[in-house]
Amino acid sequence: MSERDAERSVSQTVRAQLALRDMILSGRLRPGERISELQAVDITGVSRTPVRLALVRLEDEGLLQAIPSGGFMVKAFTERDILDSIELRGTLEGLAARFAAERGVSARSLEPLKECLADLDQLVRQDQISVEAFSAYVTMNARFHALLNELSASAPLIREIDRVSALPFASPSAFVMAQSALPEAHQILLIGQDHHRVVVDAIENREGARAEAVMREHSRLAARNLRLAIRNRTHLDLLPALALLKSPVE
Amino acid sequence: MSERDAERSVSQTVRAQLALRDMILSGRLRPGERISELQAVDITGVSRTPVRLALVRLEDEGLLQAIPSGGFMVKAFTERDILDSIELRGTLEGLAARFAAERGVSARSLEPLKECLADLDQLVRQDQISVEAFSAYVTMNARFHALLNELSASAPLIREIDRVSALPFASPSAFVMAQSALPEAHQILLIGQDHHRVVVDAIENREGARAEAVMREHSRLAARNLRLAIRNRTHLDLLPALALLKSPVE
DNA sequence: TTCGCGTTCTCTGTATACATGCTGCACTCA
DNA sequence: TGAGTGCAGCATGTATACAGAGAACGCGAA
Repeated sequence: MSERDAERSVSQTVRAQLALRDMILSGRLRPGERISELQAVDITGVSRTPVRLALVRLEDEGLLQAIPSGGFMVKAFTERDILDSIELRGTLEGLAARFAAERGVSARSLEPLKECLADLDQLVRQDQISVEAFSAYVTMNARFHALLNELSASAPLIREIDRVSALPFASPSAFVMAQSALPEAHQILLIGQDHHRVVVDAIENREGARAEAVMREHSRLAARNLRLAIRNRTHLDLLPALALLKSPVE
Repeated sequence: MSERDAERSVSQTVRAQLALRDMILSGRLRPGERISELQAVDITGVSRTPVRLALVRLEDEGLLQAIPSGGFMVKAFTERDILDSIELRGTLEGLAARFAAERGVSARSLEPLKECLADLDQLVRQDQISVEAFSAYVTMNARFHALLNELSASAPLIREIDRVSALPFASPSAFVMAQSALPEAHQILLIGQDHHRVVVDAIENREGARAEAVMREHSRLAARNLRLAIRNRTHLDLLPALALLKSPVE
Protein backbone atom coordinates (compact mmCIF):
# COMPACT_ATOMS: atom_id res chain seq x y z
CA MET A 1 0.00 0.00 0.00
CA SER A 2 2.56 2.52 1.10
CA GLU A 3 4.70 1.06 -1.59
CA ARG A 4 2.05 1.68 -4.14
CA ASP A 5 1.71 5.23 -2.87
CA ALA A 6 5.43 5.73 -3.15
CA GLU A 7 5.35 4.34 -6.63
CA ARG A 8 2.69 6.76 -7.61
CA SER A 9 4.25 9.77 -5.95
CA VAL A 10 7.58 9.66 -7.74
CA SER A 11 7.70 10.81 -11.31
CA GLN A 12 7.90 8.41 -14.20
CA THR A 13 11.32 9.82 -14.94
CA VAL A 14 12.67 8.82 -11.55
CA ARG A 15 11.00 5.44 -11.76
CA ALA A 16 12.62 4.81 -15.14
CA GLN A 17 15.95 5.99 -13.81
CA LEU A 18 15.78 3.62 -10.85
CA ALA A 19 14.71 0.68 -12.99
CA LEU A 20 17.46 1.24 -15.53
CA ARG A 21 20.10 1.82 -12.89
CA ASP A 22 19.08 -1.41 -11.23
CA MET A 23 19.36 -3.27 -14.53
CA ILE A 24 22.84 -1.89 -15.06
CA LEU A 25 24.18 -2.46 -11.56
CA SER A 26 22.77 -5.95 -11.41
CA GLY A 27 24.54 -6.75 -14.66
CA ARG A 28 21.43 -7.55 -16.63
CA LEU A 29 22.62 -4.88 -19.01
CA ARG A 30 26.20 -5.67 -19.93
CA PRO A 31 28.97 -3.07 -20.09
CA GLY A 32 29.38 -1.85 -23.66
CA GLU A 33 25.88 -2.95 -24.55
CA ARG A 34 23.87 -0.45 -26.50
CA ILE A 35 20.58 0.49 -25.00
CA SER A 36 17.93 1.96 -27.25
CA GLU A 37 15.10 4.14 -26.12
CA LEU A 38 12.49 1.67 -27.21
CA GLN A 39 14.25 -1.08 -25.33
CA ALA A 40 14.25 1.14 -22.27
CA VAL A 41 10.57 1.80 -22.80
CA ASP A 42 9.95 -1.95 -22.80
CA ILE A 43 11.97 -2.42 -19.64
CA THR A 44 10.50 0.41 -17.62
CA GLY A 45 6.97 0.56 -18.97
CA VAL A 46 6.97 4.35 -19.21
CA SER A 47 6.87 6.34 -22.41
CA ARG A 48 9.78 7.70 -24.38
CA THR A 49 9.85 11.22 -22.97
CA PRO A 50 10.62 10.33 -19.34
CA VAL A 51 12.83 7.47 -20.52
CA ARG A 52 15.00 9.93 -22.38
CA LEU A 53 15.27 12.16 -19.37
CA ALA A 54 16.28 9.14 -17.33
CA LEU A 55 18.92 8.14 -19.89
CA VAL A 56 20.39 11.63 -19.88
CA ARG A 57 20.48 11.62 -16.09
CA LEU A 58 22.20 8.25 -16.03
CA GLU A 59 24.68 9.56 -18.53
CA ASP A 60 25.84 12.35 -16.31
CA GLU A 61 25.69 10.04 -13.35
CA GLY A 62 28.39 8.21 -15.24
CA LEU A 63 26.69 4.87 -15.79
CA LEU A 64 25.91 5.48 -19.45
CA GLN A 65 27.90 6.89 -22.27
CA ALA A 66 26.47 8.81 -25.22
CA ILE A 67 27.12 7.32 -28.63
CA PRO A 68 28.12 9.97 -31.18
CA SER A 69 25.60 8.71 -33.70
CA GLY A 70 22.89 8.94 -31.07
CA GLY A 71 21.70 6.71 -28.28
CA PHE A 72 23.52 5.38 -25.27
CA MET A 73 25.60 2.42 -24.21
CA VAL A 74 26.36 1.02 -20.78
CA LYS A 75 29.69 2.36 -19.65
CA ALA A 76 32.48 -0.12 -19.05
CA PHE A 77 35.02 0.48 -16.31
CA THR A 78 38.47 -0.95 -15.80
CA GLU A 79 39.80 -1.83 -12.37
CA ARG A 80 42.07 1.16 -12.80
CA ASP A 81 39.08 3.43 -13.41
CA ILE A 82 37.61 2.29 -10.15
CA LEU A 83 40.81 2.80 -8.20
CA ASP A 84 41.21 6.25 -9.76
CA SER A 85 37.66 7.15 -8.81
CA ILE A 86 38.38 6.20 -5.23
CA GLU A 87 41.56 8.28 -5.22
CA LEU A 88 39.57 11.10 -6.74
CA ARG A 89 36.98 10.90 -4.01
CA GLY A 90 39.71 10.84 -1.38
CA THR A 91 41.32 13.91 -2.88
CA LEU A 92 38.06 15.83 -2.81
CA GLU A 93 37.22 14.76 0.73
CA GLY A 94 40.75 15.75 1.66
CA LEU A 95 40.14 19.19 0.24
CA ALA A 96 36.90 19.43 2.19
CA ALA A 97 38.68 18.50 5.41
CA ARG A 98 41.41 21.04 4.73
CA PHE A 99 38.85 23.76 4.06
CA ALA A 100 37.14 22.93 7.33
CA ALA A 101 40.42 22.97 9.22
CA GLU A 102 41.87 26.13 7.71
CA ARG A 103 38.73 28.18 7.84
CA GLY A 104 37.78 26.94 11.26
CA VAL A 105 34.54 25.47 12.48
CA SER A 106 32.57 26.33 15.59
CA ALA A 107 32.46 23.88 18.49
CA ARG A 108 28.71 23.89 17.95
CA SER A 109 28.91 22.59 14.41
CA LEU A 110 31.50 19.99 15.34
CA GLU A 111 29.14 18.39 17.83
CA PRO A 112 27.10 16.18 15.48
CA LEU A 113 30.32 14.89 14.00
CA LYS A 114 31.65 13.95 17.43
CA GLU A 115 28.42 12.22 18.31
CA CYS A 116 28.66 10.26 15.11
CA LEU A 117 32.24 9.40 15.97
CA ALA A 118 31.15 8.07 19.33
CA ASP A 119 28.42 5.96 17.77
CA LEU A 120 30.91 4.47 15.36
CA ASP A 121 33.26 3.78 18.26
CA GLN A 122 30.57 1.79 19.97
CA LEU A 123 30.06 -0.33 16.89
CA VAL A 124 33.71 -0.92 16.23
CA ARG A 125 34.61 -1.74 19.80
CA GLN A 126 32.65 -4.99 19.77
CA ASP A 127 34.73 -8.15 19.71
CA GLN A 128 32.59 -9.98 17.20
CA ILE A 129 30.96 -7.79 14.62
CA SER A 130 27.70 -9.10 13.26
CA VAL A 131 26.40 -8.50 9.77
CA GLU A 132 23.80 -6.18 11.28
CA ALA A 133 26.55 -4.21 12.94
CA PHE A 134 28.33 -3.92 9.61
CA SER A 135 25.14 -2.68 8.07
CA ALA A 136 24.74 -0.11 10.83
CA TYR A 137 28.36 0.86 10.31
CA VAL A 138 27.68 1.58 6.63
CA THR A 139 24.87 3.94 7.57
CA MET A 140 26.81 5.75 10.28
CA ASN A 141 29.89 5.93 8.09
CA ALA A 142 27.92 7.60 5.32
CA ARG A 143 26.56 10.06 7.85
CA PHE A 144 30.04 10.82 9.15
CA HIS A 145 31.36 11.54 5.68
CA ALA A 146 28.36 13.71 4.83
CA LEU A 147 28.77 15.77 8.00
CA LEU A 148 32.47 16.14 7.34
CA ASN A 149 31.92 17.38 3.82
CA GLU A 150 29.39 19.90 5.03
CA LEU A 151 31.97 21.38 7.37
CA SER A 152 33.84 22.61 4.31
CA ALA A 153 30.94 25.01 3.83
CA SER A 154 31.69 24.93 0.14
CA ALA A 155 28.71 24.25 -2.07
CA PRO A 156 30.72 23.68 -5.26
CA LEU A 157 32.95 21.18 -3.50
CA ILE A 158 30.10 19.29 -1.85
CA ARG A 159 28.38 19.09 -5.20
CA GLU A 160 31.40 17.45 -6.79
CA ILE A 161 31.92 15.04 -3.93
CA ASP A 162 28.30 13.95 -4.14
CA ARG A 163 28.69 13.50 -7.84
CA VAL A 164 31.81 11.37 -7.57
CA SER A 165 30.37 9.34 -4.72
CA ALA A 166 27.30 8.58 -6.81
CA LEU A 167 29.33 6.03 -8.72
CA PRO A 168 28.50 2.81 -6.91
CA PHE A 169 32.12 1.83 -6.46
CA ALA A 170 33.45 5.22 -5.38
CA SER A 171 31.26 5.94 -2.38
CA PRO A 172 32.84 5.81 1.08
CA SER A 173 30.77 2.79 1.99
CA ALA A 174 31.12 0.90 -1.26
CA PHE A 175 33.33 -1.90 -0.04
CA VAL A 176 32.55 -2.04 3.64
CA MET A 177 30.12 -4.90 3.18
CA ALA A 178 32.57 -6.78 0.96
CA GLN A 179 35.16 -6.23 3.64
CA SER A 180 32.92 -7.89 6.20
CA ALA A 181 33.79 -11.25 4.69
CA LEU A 182 37.52 -10.73 5.05
CA PRO A 183 39.56 -12.11 7.95
CA GLU A 184 41.20 -8.70 8.38
CA ALA A 185 37.76 -7.08 8.65
CA HIS A 186 37.93 -5.94 12.24
CA GLN A 187 41.41 -4.57 11.93
CA ILE A 188 40.55 -2.53 8.83
CA LEU A 189 37.50 -1.17 10.59
CA LEU A 190 39.62 -0.07 13.53
CA ILE A 191 42.09 1.68 11.25
CA GLY A 192 39.31 3.44 9.40
CA GLN A 193 37.79 4.59 12.64
CA ASP A 194 41.18 5.94 13.73
CA HIS A 195 41.26 7.99 10.54
CA HIS A 196 37.89 9.39 11.49
CA ARG A 197 39.18 10.31 14.91
CA VAL A 198 42.33 11.93 13.53
CA VAL A 199 40.54 14.06 10.98
CA VAL A 200 38.19 15.47 13.62
CA ASP A 201 41.17 16.23 15.82
CA ALA A 202 43.01 17.89 12.95
CA ILE A 203 40.04 20.06 12.05
CA GLU A 204 39.62 21.08 15.68
CA ASN A 205 43.28 22.10 15.86
CA ARG A 206 43.13 23.77 12.45
CA GLU A 207 45.78 21.50 11.02
CA GLY A 208 44.83 21.70 7.36
CA ALA A 209 47.59 19.60 5.85
CA ARG A 210 47.05 16.82 8.38
CA ALA A 211 43.32 16.76 7.85
CA GLU A 212 43.79 16.58 4.11
CA ALA A 213 46.42 13.86 4.23
CA VAL A 214 44.46 11.60 6.53
CA MET A 215 41.32 11.80 4.41
CA ARG A 216 43.31 10.88 1.35
CA GLU A 217 44.77 7.92 3.13
CA HIS A 218 41.35 7.03 4.44
CA SER A 219 40.01 6.59 0.92
CA ARG A 220 42.85 4.20 0.17
CA LEU A 221 41.32 1.77 2.65
CA ALA A 222 38.52 1.36 0.15
CA ALA A 223 41.05 0.65 -2.58
CA ARG A 224 42.68 -1.91 -0.31
CA ASN A 225 39.36 -3.55 0.44
CA LEU A 226 38.55 -3.76 -3.23
CA ARG A 227 41.88 -5.36 -4.12
CA LEU A 228 41.66 -7.81 -1.24
CA ALA A 229 38.13 -8.83 -2.06
CA ILE A 230 38.91 -9.33 -5.74
CA ARG A 231 42.11 -11.27 -5.07
CA ASN A 232 40.48 -13.44 -2.43
CA ARG A 233 37.43 -14.01 -4.61
CA THR A 234 35.44 -13.71 -1.40
CA HIS A 235 31.84 -12.74 -1.56
CA LEU A 236 32.05 -11.23 -5.00
CA ASP A 237 28.31 -10.75 -4.78
CA LEU A 238 28.95 -8.04 -2.22
CA LEU A 239 30.93 -6.01 -4.73
CA PRO A 240 28.66 -3.49 -6.43
CA ALA A 241 31.35 -2.67 -8.98
CA LEU A 242 31.68 -6.08 -10.46
CA ALA A 243 28.91 -5.82 -13.04
CA LEU A 244 30.49 -2.67 -14.46
CA LEU A 245 33.93 -4.10 -15.09
CA LYS A 246 35.04 -4.37 -18.70
CA SER A 247 36.35 -7.92 -18.22
CA PRO A 248 34.58 -9.71 -15.39
CA VAL A 249 36.83 -10.98 -12.63
CA GLU A 250 34.96 -14.18 -11.99
CA MET B 1 25.33 29.94 -46.07
CA SER B 2 27.72 27.74 -44.18
CA GLU B 3 26.36 29.36 -41.08
CA ARG B 4 22.87 28.44 -42.04
CA ASP B 5 24.03 24.90 -42.70
CA ALA B 6 25.70 24.79 -39.33
CA GLU B 7 22.55 26.10 -37.73
CA ARG B 8 20.56 23.39 -39.36
CA SER B 9 23.02 20.62 -38.64
CA VAL B 10 23.10 21.00 -34.86
CA SER B 11 20.16 19.67 -32.97
CA GLN B 12 17.47 21.90 -31.57
CA THR B 13 18.54 20.81 -28.13
CA VAL B 14 22.07 22.11 -28.60
CA ARG B 15 20.80 25.30 -30.15
CA ALA B 16 18.49 25.89 -27.19
CA GLN B 17 21.30 25.11 -24.79
CA LEU B 18 23.63 27.62 -26.45
CA ALA B 19 20.97 30.31 -26.58
CA LEU B 20 20.03 29.89 -22.93
CA ARG B 21 23.62 29.70 -21.78
CA ASP B 22 24.31 32.91 -23.63
CA MET B 23 21.35 34.60 -21.97
CA ILE B 24 22.60 33.53 -18.57
CA LEU B 25 26.24 34.43 -19.03
CA SER B 26 25.40 37.78 -20.54
CA GLY B 27 23.25 38.57 -17.54
CA ARG B 28 19.99 38.94 -19.42
CA LEU B 29 18.70 36.24 -17.11
CA ARG B 30 19.45 37.32 -13.58
CA PRO B 31 20.83 35.01 -10.87
CA GLY B 32 17.97 33.62 -8.80
CA GLU B 33 15.49 34.33 -11.53
CA ARG B 34 13.11 31.53 -12.27
CA ILE B 35 13.02 30.36 -15.83
CA SER B 36 9.95 28.51 -17.02
CA GLU B 37 9.86 26.13 -19.92
CA LEU B 38 7.46 28.28 -21.85
CA GLN B 39 9.67 31.29 -21.33
CA ALA B 40 12.60 29.25 -22.63
CA VAL B 41 10.49 28.24 -25.60
CA ASP B 42 9.86 31.91 -26.36
CA ILE B 43 13.54 32.74 -26.05
CA THR B 44 14.89 29.92 -28.13
CA GLY B 45 12.10 29.35 -30.60
CA VAL B 46 12.25 25.58 -30.28
CA SER B 47 9.56 23.40 -28.78
CA ARG B 48 9.29 22.20 -25.21
CA THR B 49 10.89 18.79 -25.62
CA PRO B 50 14.37 19.97 -26.68
CA VAL B 51 14.08 22.94 -24.34
CA ARG B 52 13.67 20.58 -21.42
CA LEU B 53 16.68 18.59 -22.45
CA ALA B 54 18.65 21.82 -22.68
CA LEU B 55 17.50 22.91 -19.23
CA VAL B 56 18.52 19.57 -17.73
CA ARG B 57 21.91 19.80 -19.42
CA LEU B 58 22.42 23.33 -18.11
CA GLU B 59 21.48 22.11 -14.67
CA ASP B 60 24.25 19.59 -14.49
CA GLU B 61 26.57 22.03 -16.15
CA GLY B 62 25.94 24.01 -12.99
CA LEU B 63 24.36 27.14 -14.43
CA LEU B 64 20.83 26.24 -13.40
CA GLN B 65 19.35 24.85 -10.24
CA ALA B 66 16.28 22.65 -10.09
CA ILE B 67 13.41 23.98 -8.00
CA PRO B 68 11.86 21.28 -5.81
CA SER B 69 8.36 22.16 -6.95
CA GLY B 70 9.48 21.85 -10.56
CA GLY B 71 11.20 24.13 -13.00
CA PHE B 72 14.57 25.79 -12.82
CA MET B 73 16.19 28.97 -11.63
CA VAL B 74 19.43 30.63 -12.63
CA LYS B 75 22.07 29.69 -10.13
CA ALA B 76 23.62 32.46 -8.08
CA PHE B 77 27.25 32.28 -7.05
CA THR B 78 29.14 34.06 -4.32
CA GLU B 79 32.70 35.26 -4.78
CA ARG B 80 33.64 32.49 -2.37
CA ASP B 81 31.96 29.91 -4.61
CA ILE B 82 34.07 31.09 -7.50
CA LEU B 83 37.31 31.02 -5.52
CA ASP B 84 36.45 27.54 -4.24
CA SER B 85 35.76 26.34 -7.76
CA ILE B 86 39.16 27.58 -8.84
CA GLU B 87 40.83 25.82 -5.93
CA LEU B 88 38.84 22.72 -6.80
CA ARG B 89 40.04 22.83 -10.37
CA GLY B 90 43.62 23.32 -9.18
CA THR B 91 43.32 20.33 -6.87
CA LEU B 92 42.08 18.12 -9.67
CA GLU B 93 44.72 19.31 -12.11
CA GLY B 94 47.26 18.72 -9.37
CA LEU B 95 46.05 15.16 -9.04
CA ALA B 96 46.33 14.72 -12.80
CA ALA B 97 49.91 16.01 -12.76
CA ARG B 98 50.76 13.71 -9.88
CA PHE B 99 49.29 10.71 -11.67
CA ALA B 100 51.33 11.56 -14.74
CA ALA B 101 54.51 11.96 -12.72
CA GLU B 102 54.13 8.88 -10.54
CA ARG B 103 53.01 6.55 -13.28
CA GLY B 104 55.49 7.86 -15.76
CA VAL B 105 54.94 9.08 -19.28
CA SER B 106 56.89 8.22 -22.40
CA ALA B 107 59.16 10.80 -23.99
CA ARG B 108 56.98 10.42 -27.04
CA SER B 109 53.80 11.50 -25.30
CA LEU B 110 55.57 14.40 -23.61
CA GLU B 111 56.53 15.91 -26.94
CA PRO B 112 53.31 17.76 -27.79
CA LEU B 113 53.34 19.27 -24.32
CA LYS B 114 56.90 20.55 -24.80
CA GLU B 115 56.02 21.99 -28.17
CA CYS B 116 53.11 23.76 -26.58
CA LEU B 117 55.43 25.04 -23.87
CA ALA B 118 57.78 26.44 -26.49
CA ASP B 119 54.95 28.18 -28.30
CA LEU B 120 53.81 29.76 -25.06
CA ASP B 121 57.39 30.85 -24.37
CA GLN B 122 57.50 32.65 -27.67
CA LEU B 123 54.31 34.52 -26.81
CA VAL B 124 55.34 35.43 -23.30
CA ARG B 125 58.83 36.55 -24.23
CA GLN B 126 57.60 39.59 -26.15
CA ASP B 127 58.18 42.92 -24.46
CA GLN B 128 54.82 44.39 -25.28
CA ILE B 129 51.99 41.89 -25.42
CA SER B 130 49.18 42.80 -27.76
CA VAL B 131 45.57 41.89 -27.26
CA GLU B 132 45.92 39.41 -30.11
CA ALA B 133 48.85 37.81 -28.33
CA PHE B 134 46.72 37.50 -25.19
CA SER B 135 44.03 35.87 -27.20
CA ALA B 136 46.55 33.44 -28.70
CA TYR B 137 47.82 32.79 -25.19
CA VAL B 138 44.33 31.82 -24.06
CA THR B 139 44.11 29.24 -26.84
CA MET B 140 47.57 27.79 -26.27
CA ASN B 141 47.06 27.79 -22.52
CA ALA B 142 43.86 25.79 -22.87
CA ARG B 143 45.72 23.35 -25.10
CA PHE B 144 48.52 23.00 -22.58
CA HIS B 145 46.12 22.21 -19.77
CA ALA B 146 44.22 19.72 -21.91
CA LEU B 147 47.41 17.90 -22.88
CA LEU B 148 48.55 17.85 -19.29
CA ASN B 149 45.29 16.36 -18.07
CA GLU B 150 45.46 13.68 -20.72
CA LEU B 151 48.85 12.60 -19.43
CA SER B 152 47.11 11.40 -16.28
CA ALA B 153 45.61 8.69 -18.50
CA SER B 154 42.66 8.63 -16.12
CA ALA B 155 39.28 8.88 -17.79
CA PRO B 156 37.33 9.47 -14.56
CA LEU B 157 39.67 12.28 -13.55
CA ILE B 158 39.64 13.96 -16.96
CA ARG B 159 35.88 13.79 -16.94
CA GLU B 160 35.68 15.63 -13.63
CA ILE B 161 38.22 18.25 -14.64
CA ASP B 162 36.28 18.96 -17.81
CA ARG B 163 33.13 19.24 -15.78
CA VAL B 164 34.57 21.68 -13.26
CA SER B 165 36.25 23.71 -15.99
CA ALA B 166 32.93 24.04 -17.78
CA LEU B 167 31.91 26.66 -15.26
CA PRO B 168 32.81 29.88 -17.00
CA PHE B 169 34.78 31.23 -14.08
CA ALA B 170 36.68 28.06 -13.20
CA SER B 171 38.41 27.30 -16.47
CA PRO B 172 42.18 27.79 -16.67
CA SER B 173 41.75 30.64 -19.11
CA ALA B 174 38.85 32.37 -17.42
CA PHE B 175 40.66 35.43 -16.19
CA VAL B 176 43.55 35.70 -18.59
CA MET B 177 41.77 38.30 -20.69
CA ALA B 178 40.74 40.27 -17.62
CA GLN B 179 44.33 40.14 -16.51
CA SER B 180 45.43 41.71 -19.79
CA ALA B 181 44.15 45.04 -18.52
CA LEU B 182 46.22 44.90 -15.36
CA PRO B 183 49.58 46.63 -14.98
CA GLU B 184 51.03 43.43 -13.51
CA ALA B 185 49.89 41.52 -16.56
CA HIS B 186 53.24 40.61 -18.02
CA GLN B 187 54.71 39.54 -14.71
CA ILE B 188 51.77 37.26 -13.93
CA LEU B 189 52.06 35.71 -17.37
CA LEU B 190 55.73 35.00 -16.78
CA ILE B 191 55.02 33.36 -13.44
CA GLY B 192 52.28 31.24 -14.93
CA GLN B 193 54.57 30.15 -17.71
CA ASP B 194 57.20 29.19 -15.14
CA HIS B 195 54.62 26.99 -13.47
CA HIS B 196 54.05 25.31 -16.81
CA ARG B 197 57.75 24.72 -17.18
CA VAL B 198 58.13 23.35 -13.68
CA VAL B 199 55.24 20.91 -13.95
CA VAL B 200 56.64 19.43 -17.16
CA ASP B 201 60.03 19.10 -15.50
CA ALA B 202 58.49 17.46 -12.45
CA ILE B 203 56.56 14.97 -14.55
CA GLU B 204 59.67 14.13 -16.53
CA ASN B 205 61.59 13.47 -13.32
CA ARG B 206 58.68 11.59 -11.77
CA GLU B 207 58.39 14.02 -8.89
CA GLY B 208 54.74 13.53 -8.03
CA ALA B 209 54.44 15.78 -5.02
CA ARG B 210 56.19 18.65 -6.82
CA ALA B 211 54.00 18.32 -9.89
CA GLU B 212 50.89 18.33 -7.75
CA ALA B 213 51.95 21.29 -5.64
CA VAL B 214 52.85 23.48 -8.57
CA MET B 215 49.56 22.85 -10.36
CA ARG B 216 47.67 23.78 -7.23
CA GLU B 217 49.65 26.97 -6.94
CA HIS B 218 49.15 27.60 -10.62
CA SER B 219 45.40 27.70 -10.22
CA ARG B 220 45.80 30.32 -7.51
CA LEU B 221 47.04 32.72 -10.14
CA ALA B 222 43.52 32.71 -11.48
CA ALA B 223 42.18 33.50 -8.03
CA ARG B 224 44.70 36.35 -7.78
CA ASN B 225 43.67 37.70 -11.16
CA LEU B 226 40.04 37.59 -10.20
CA ARG B 227 40.61 39.46 -6.95
CA LEU B 228 42.82 42.04 -8.61
CA ALA B 229 40.39 42.68 -11.41
CA ILE B 230 37.44 43.03 -9.05
CA ARG B 231 39.30 45.31 -6.64
CA ASN B 232 40.69 47.46 -9.43
CA ARG B 233 37.33 47.59 -11.17
CA THR B 234 39.27 47.30 -14.39
CA HIS B 235 37.60 45.96 -17.44
CA LEU B 236 34.82 44.29 -15.58
CA ASP B 237 33.34 43.47 -18.97
CA LEU B 238 36.15 40.97 -19.42
CA LEU B 239 35.03 39.02 -16.37
CA PRO B 240 32.75 36.21 -17.46
CA ALA B 241 31.78 35.47 -13.88
CA LEU B 242 30.27 38.81 -13.10
CA ALA B 243 26.78 38.13 -14.34
CA LEU B 244 26.52 35.08 -12.11
CA LEU B 245 27.40 36.79 -8.85
CA LYS B 246 24.69 36.98 -6.24
CA SER B 247 25.35 40.63 -5.50
CA PRO B 248 26.90 42.38 -8.50
CA VAL B 249 30.22 44.04 -7.83
CA GLU B 250 29.65 47.05 -10.01
C1' DT C 1 -10.31 44.87 6.72
C1' DT C 2 -8.60 40.41 6.98
C1' DC C 3 -8.72 35.60 6.63
C1' DG C 4 -10.18 31.50 4.51
C1' DC C 5 -11.95 28.89 0.94
C1' DG C 6 -12.87 27.95 -3.69
C1' DT C 7 -12.16 28.45 -8.43
C1' DT C 8 -9.44 29.20 -12.25
C1' DC C 9 -5.43 29.45 -14.76
C1' DT C 10 -0.90 28.28 -15.78
C1' DC C 11 2.78 25.36 -15.57
C1' DT C 12 5.02 20.89 -15.59
C1' DG C 13 4.86 15.90 -16.54
C1' DT C 14 3.64 12.50 -19.82
C1' DA C 15 2.23 10.30 -24.03
C1' DT C 16 2.19 9.90 -28.79
C1' DA C 17 2.44 11.12 -33.66
C1' DC C 18 5.43 12.53 -37.28
C1' DA C 19 9.73 13.33 -39.82
C1' DT C 20 14.44 12.81 -40.75
C1' DG C 21 18.75 10.58 -40.74
C1' DC C 22 21.38 6.34 -40.34
C1' DT C 23 22.44 1.53 -40.88
C1' DG C 24 22.41 -2.75 -42.87
C1' DC C 25 21.31 -5.76 -46.41
C1' DA C 26 20.40 -7.10 -50.95
C1' DC C 27 20.70 -6.64 -55.72
C1' DT C 28 22.89 -5.26 -59.83
C1' DC C 29 26.58 -4.09 -62.74
C1' DA C 30 31.26 -4.20 -64.04
C1' DT D 1 33.23 -12.31 -57.53
C1' DG D 2 33.53 -7.88 -55.62
C1' DA D 3 32.08 -3.35 -55.09
C1' DG D 4 28.78 0.18 -55.22
C1' DT D 5 24.24 1.88 -54.98
C1' DG D 6 19.58 1.90 -53.58
C1' DC D 7 15.90 0.67 -50.64
C1' DA D 8 13.78 -0.52 -46.41
C1' DG D 9 13.38 -0.64 -41.63
C1' DC D 10 14.31 1.44 -37.46
C1' DA D 11 15.91 4.61 -34.06
C1' DT D 12 16.28 9.18 -32.68
C1' DG D 13 14.91 14.10 -32.75
C1' DT D 14 11.05 17.11 -32.52
C1' DA D 15 6.43 18.92 -31.97
C1' DT D 16 2.16 18.98 -29.85
C1' DA D 17 -1.90 17.51 -27.30
C1' DC D 18 -3.68 16.30 -22.90
C1' DA D 19 -3.97 15.67 -17.94
C1' DG D 20 -2.97 16.71 -13.27
C1' DA D 21 -0.99 19.48 -9.75
C1' DG D 22 0.05 23.74 -7.67
C1' DA D 23 -0.22 28.61 -7.12
C1' DA D 24 -2.52 32.87 -7.32
C1' DC D 25 -6.33 35.62 -7.25
C1' DG D 26 -10.84 36.89 -6.08
C1' DC D 27 -14.89 36.68 -3.51
C1' DG D 28 -17.44 36.08 0.52
C1' DA D 29 -17.94 35.95 5.35
C1' DA D 30 -16.57 37.15 9.97
